[in-house]
Amino acid sequence: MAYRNTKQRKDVYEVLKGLNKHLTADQVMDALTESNKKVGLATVYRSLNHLYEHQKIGRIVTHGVTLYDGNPEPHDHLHCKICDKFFDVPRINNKESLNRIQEETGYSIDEYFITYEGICTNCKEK
Amino acid sequence: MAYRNTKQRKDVYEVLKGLNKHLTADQVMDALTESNKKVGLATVYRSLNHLYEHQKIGRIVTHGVTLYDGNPEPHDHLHCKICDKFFDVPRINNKESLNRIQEETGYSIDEYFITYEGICTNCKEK
DNA sequence: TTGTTTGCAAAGGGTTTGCATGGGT
DNA sequence: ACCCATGCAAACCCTTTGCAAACAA
Repeated sequence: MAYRNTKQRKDVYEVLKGLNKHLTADQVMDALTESNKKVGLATVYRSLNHLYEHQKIGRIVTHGVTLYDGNPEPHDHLHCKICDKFFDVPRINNKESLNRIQEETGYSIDEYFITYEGICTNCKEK
Repeated sequence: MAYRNTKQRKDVYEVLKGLNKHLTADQVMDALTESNKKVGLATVYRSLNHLYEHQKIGRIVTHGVTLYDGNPEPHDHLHCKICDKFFDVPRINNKESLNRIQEETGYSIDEYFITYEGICTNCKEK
């Protein structure tokens, strides 16, 4: 089970670490290319999966797109239906609702993900 | 934008209507085949998208798969990490939070989807 | 050395699209 | 008759995989 700290894995992690954004695997790839770091796309995917499985990064799946996240703090997303981009949305804390749902349904809830559908500030201006 | 009520569209809808389950497009296809209804797979996809866009059915987009849902009423979902199935969760309306987010961020929010991660009642018993 | 990881390209799966034909209204 | 919907297959997108070479430990 021992894993190796390879240059590529570090490079992939560096892209996400401390970044307050969520990136697709493709965007991670682009960031690496721009920094003149040569990493194969398959390796980017493998590294992201590896890092996620070892809980170094977060992962969020929305609308068929997988977003990777160097910052583990919970937050939600707005999907803009005009420009098709995703934006961070602060998380509203409503423990009461969560408790109520668990009581009503009998399910155990560990976490949740919210995707808002709407229009971002930039597209609203146009 | 007038649309037509074709035999195929009706057949696809019949599969999901009143069904208390979430099906993939492929499973809908299988159900049609078993009922001796001949519909092309592309038409199944197009019908599902059409029905979803006209708010006749619901939809869950997850990692890799899209699930369709005969229940068009807004509701949320629990994804059970044990049995990997999805279950309906009643929606708790929190207009205040929604308004607050819109004010804080400047985004316009039309709707939202929540996916809870946890364990369903059935798996908890084991 | 040893077993993990890489890179490339090819395969994979789920979904969409192009185009000619069919069929509601 | 109009023109939206269908069927088929090919195209598509994102992600994973097979395999030989490279490389941490």
